[in-house]
Amino acid sequence: MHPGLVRGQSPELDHGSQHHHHHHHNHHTHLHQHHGANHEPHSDEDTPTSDDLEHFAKQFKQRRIKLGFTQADVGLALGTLYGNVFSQTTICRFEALQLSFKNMCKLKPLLNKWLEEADSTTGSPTSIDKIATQGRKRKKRTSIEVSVKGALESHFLKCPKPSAQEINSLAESLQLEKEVVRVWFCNRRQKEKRMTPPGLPRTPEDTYSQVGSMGPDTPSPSIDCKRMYSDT
DNA sequence: ATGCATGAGGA
DNA sequence: CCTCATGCATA
Repeated sequence: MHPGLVRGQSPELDHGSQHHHHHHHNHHTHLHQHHGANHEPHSDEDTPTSDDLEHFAKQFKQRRIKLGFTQADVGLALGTLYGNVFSQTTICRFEALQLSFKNMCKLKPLLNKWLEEADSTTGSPTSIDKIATQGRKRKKRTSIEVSVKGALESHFLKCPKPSAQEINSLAESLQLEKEVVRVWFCNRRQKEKRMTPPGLPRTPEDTYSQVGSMGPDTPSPSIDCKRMYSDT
C-alpha cells in the first residue's frame, strides 16, 4: 500500500518515499524539489519549498497584525482585490500551515500581493463588501463525544480507509450516522496531508532547554502562553 | 482556532 | 466513493 508518506508533501509526482531518516530535527521532512536547470520548456518560477512557505506564513502573520488587520479582513480584501474571497478560516489555516502543500502554494502569491498592497497603501481606506450567503440548509454540526473520537482515532490507525461496510459497522457500534463516520474519515485523512500534521507542537523553533538550575524534577512547568497581539 | 460539512471533479 | 479546497458554526 502506501509507504510511509506521512508528512513529506510531494506536489509533483509520486515519490518512492523510502527514506526512514528518523533523524531530522523537531520538524517534518522537508520535501525536495530540485529542478535542475533543464526540465520544463517554460521558465521555472514558482514551487516554493516548504521552508519558504513556513517562513512566508510567519512573516505574513506578523506583518498582517502590525498593519492592524484581522484574518477576516484579509480574506475579504482578497475578494475585492482579485475576486477571490476567502474566509477567516482559510487565512487562519494558511498562517498555521494547516493546508496542503499545493494549497499553500496557490494562496501564497495572493497573500503576498495583498501584503504589498497593504503596507504600500499606508493609511488608505479599506472598502469592504459583503457577499451573499448561500441559500441551502446546512446540516447542524454533529458533536462527537471525546470517547467516541478516541475510538474513531484507533480505527483510523488500523485502517485509514475503511470500506463502506466497515463504516457501517463502526457507525452502528458507535451509534453514529454512517455519513458522519464516513466524513470523519475523510477529514481525518485530509489532516494527515496538511503541512503541519496533527500532533506537532506549536512553533517548535528550537528546543527550549532551560536547564542549568533545573534538576530532573521539573515540577512546575510554567506553561503560560502569552499572546502579544490578538485579532480573534 | 478547529470540528464537521459541502460540493466539484475524478476514476 | 474518494480527494481536495474551502467555510459555517462553534469551542
